[in-house]
Amino acid sequence: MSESHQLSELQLDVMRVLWDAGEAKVAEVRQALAKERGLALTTVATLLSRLEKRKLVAHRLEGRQFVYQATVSQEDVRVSMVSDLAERLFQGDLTAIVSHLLTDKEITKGDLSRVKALIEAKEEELGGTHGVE
Amino acid sequence: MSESHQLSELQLDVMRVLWDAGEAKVAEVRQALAKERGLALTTVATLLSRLEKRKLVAHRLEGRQFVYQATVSQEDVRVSMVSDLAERLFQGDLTAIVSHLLTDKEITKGDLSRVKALIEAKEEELGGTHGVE
DNA sequence: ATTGTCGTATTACACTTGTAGTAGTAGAGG
DNA sequence: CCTCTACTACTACAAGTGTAATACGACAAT
Repeated sequence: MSESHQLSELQLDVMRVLWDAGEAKVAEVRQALAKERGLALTTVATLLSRLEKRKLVAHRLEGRQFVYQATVSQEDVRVSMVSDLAERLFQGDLTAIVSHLLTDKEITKGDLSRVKALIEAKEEELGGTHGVE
Repeated sequence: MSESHQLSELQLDVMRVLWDAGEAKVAEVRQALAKERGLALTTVATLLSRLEKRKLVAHRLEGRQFVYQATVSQEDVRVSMVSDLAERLFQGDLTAIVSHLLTDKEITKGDLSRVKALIEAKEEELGGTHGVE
């Protein structure tokens, strides 16, 4: 499965382009990042090949251009990184994390009720059957 | 206040020793990490001085030994790192994160109710009144 | 005073990341 | 065929990190 994917900000930005677009040529990735980062084409190419070395993306040939595609889902990466941070920072104590998220950012009541809904859903999911912990 | 402290696993381990102990000599830090990591004393010293260069710890002299102490709280670092990750990975969408935390790890009902309590507290803190909207 | 010993300071080295220049090569145009 | 052009491949380099050896200085013991 998803081992432990730790990606840097920049790497995530690149991945996000691929996740959003499905696939993209080097120039397209660069284009997509252009708003936030003015990177040279070769830089983007380097980034992509490094990601490829890590098996996070793959490419196929189209003419002489590489068309890249993510080989891990955003989900996988999120799960990896969140649980990794949780472990690192809170030794897995999820209430601590949530508590942080709640105190830290400016949250709307809407957010809160949505989160609460999530929790209640989960509670039911857990509560119904017992025996399996 | 807390700018943006991004610490690696190892760095966090070191910091944690200081947070837990209040302060500690190099050898003590090493000792504390010994269970998980067999690091050379000089390695630990290097780590600490690097952290000091980043202003995350400071030391005073006791005899000829350095007694280190964290200069940032665990709180600060947690807030920094959590919100940083939230931004990086979810563009700040906190419900997405919580949803992840909930689906990802094995959670007990106890956890859930604790989290729910947190949320309710926060709701009250925000709304004052309830409001079914 | 001389010498170990203990502890810090300095130096080192491999790897990863951010960033990009230059070299090489295959197809387009003439 | 020969030359641009458009790409990719290779090389580069500074920071930061993980890890540690070695050098150097102060103090205890003789």
